This record gives sequence, C-alpha cells and structure tokens, in this order.
Amino acid sequence: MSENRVIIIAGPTASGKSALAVDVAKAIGGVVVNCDSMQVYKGMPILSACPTAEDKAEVEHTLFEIYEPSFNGNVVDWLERAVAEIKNIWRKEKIPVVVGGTGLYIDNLVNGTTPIPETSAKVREEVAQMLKEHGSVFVYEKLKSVDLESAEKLNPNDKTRVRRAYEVWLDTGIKLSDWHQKPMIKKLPEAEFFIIKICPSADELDERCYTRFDKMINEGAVQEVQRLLELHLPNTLPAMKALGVPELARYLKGECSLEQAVEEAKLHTRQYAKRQRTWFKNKLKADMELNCCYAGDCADILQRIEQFRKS
RNA sequence: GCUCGGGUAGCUCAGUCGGUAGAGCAGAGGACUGAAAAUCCUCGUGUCGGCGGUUCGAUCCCGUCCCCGAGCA
Repeated sequence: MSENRVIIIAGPTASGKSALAVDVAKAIGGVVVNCDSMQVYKGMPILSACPTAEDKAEVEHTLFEIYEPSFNGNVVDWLERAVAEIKNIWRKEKIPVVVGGTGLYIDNLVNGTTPIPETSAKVREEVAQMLKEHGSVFVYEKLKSVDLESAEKLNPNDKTRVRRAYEVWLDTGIKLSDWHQKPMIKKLPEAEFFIIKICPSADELDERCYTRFDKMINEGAVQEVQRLLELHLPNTLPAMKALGVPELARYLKGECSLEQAVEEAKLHTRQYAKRQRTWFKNKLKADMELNCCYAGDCADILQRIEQFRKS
C-alpha cells in the first residue's frame, strides 16, 4: 500500500518541476501539493508561475493560491496545511506529489521543525520597531547580552535571523540556541519520502528564466502587478517582494522603462536560481537526481517511483 | 575651429595636496532551524586614454595627440 508514501520534486525556478509533477501525478494517481512560498499567494499566478487551468484540469492541485497577498505566510503555517492535505490525500488512496522551490519548506516537512511556540504579535512588533529605528546591529547587541551563543553564530547585519533570535528570547525567555538543542518534531513521522531533485546547469537555467519572464510579460504580468499595487499593501510583505513585483512596480510608478524593469527582474531571477541551486546541492539529499531541466520524458522516473511504492 | 568638462575594475563613479588605487553594481563561491522569491557572508592588478617632459619617483604636475559630452562660433 502507498498510504505513507510522499513524492517530493525539488529544483530551482524554471527547471520544469511543475510539468514533471503533473506528469508524475497523472501517471500514478497523485495529487500535486504546492511547496513554494510564493505560489501560495493569490493575485500573482503569472509572476509566481502557478499551474495553469489546463494543468489543474489534468490533475488535482492543492495549496496553490491559498493566502491573500496581505498575509504574511511562514513555514509553520504552510507545514500545518501541507500535513493536513497529505493525510487527506492518503485517505483517498492517492499519492501526494509535493513540488516547489522553497528548500526550507521541504526541509521542515522531511526533517521536522523546532518546537518553538509562535511568538506573540506584540513582541514581533516591538522588535520590528526596534530594528526599524536602531538597525540590526543594535538588536544584535541586545541579543548578545542575553543569548551569546546564538549571536556568535549570526552576522550582525543579518536582520532576519537577528530579529528572530531576539524575538524568541523576549517571548519565551529561552535562548534560541537552547531551543535548537531540543529534538526536531516531525509532523509526519510515518511518511516515507522519495525525493527527486532537478539540478540543471546555470547556463541552461538562465536561458529558461529569461524566456519565461518574457512570456510572463506577454501573459499580463504588468497588469498583475498593477492590481497588486492597487491594494496599497506594505512592500515588506512577502507577496510584494516576489520576483518581478518590485521591478515592475518601479516601471508602473514611472521610475524606469519597461525594458529596464524586465532586465532587472531577469537578473534577480537568475540570482535567486543560483541561491536555490546552492541550497539543493548542499542541503537536500535526494533519492534521484536529474542533471538537466525536465523536458517531458519521465519513463525512468516513473520506474523508480514504482520501485519506491513497492518497497 | 575655440572654450570648458570628462576619459580610473565588465558598468557607474570615488581618490591619490606626486610614493603605482577603492566603493556600489555586475560576476564567482558560500551560509541558511517560524518573513526563505527572504536575509546574510567571502572573493578586487586594473597599460588610472596614447606618447613625451619635469622629478629619485607621475595615474596625479606640464606639453602634445586621440576619444566622449556641453557651450561658443
């Protein structure tokens, strides 16, 4: 039986993982589960490269476009939903095909999360304010006085991590470094994962990023950003930082030409893809690796999945 | 043709009161435990436009030539 099997497809942006997920899910009776930190948002299906209506008609998709762009998503919220969806899919005797480019999410699904409770909104606001007023080095010094061990592992300029470490101390009274001593909690301890990793060369991937972005423009990416801007959301929200959104917003505000915005967005996409390649190369152990972008032939992959299901 | 600016890293530019030069961006690699499409770290020799001159020593001062921009004719 397959009721504890999970297929994971990981890879950098534009590597063809969504297409592979559809092909695999179709072949094995699976459901595609989103594991991408931007495809969870509504309002930007073109720029986030969400599955199309045709994809969705071919096979069931879940966890795509579930949050309002005003929502500040995070791993834990995603994980909770993903676990619920996976269990639901198992119950229907189908196989979840988890696909996405967010390494942290995959890591938490497979290896578990820390047991730290959610920090209160009050504390988060307090630290955010401190960060805004005094900068990250100031917060870092504060952190150093209460949690030297965490501070030593961090760079004072790393605002995201400095903020989190200090927040955790303020909220729980326990050092982040102490929390990290505690065992990770696997939300899906019974699961058996089969991880497929797509590892294309930089050249192949860059080319695909460029042509894909041009396609996004043709499909209405500019109008998509226009609609997002009309919501007047703070530009610190994750959705407002999605690749292409800040760049096209600058164009729409008359701060640069469309050509410049497109060039910049392509550049940032390629830099992001590089970060993903580094993560997947060094942090994600896979059961199967493809050394180029997925081009439509999944016979070998299906064979391996068949073995995995029977094992 | 004349006058004034400029010509320094792949790009935009700093700088050296004369002792052979450094930022941002780009590029390469890396980190990543509740914002991860986020956040951060490491890596900088380049005829300092060409040729002469002054000088112990010139990218810097002087002369001259070439190129770009603005203005005047």
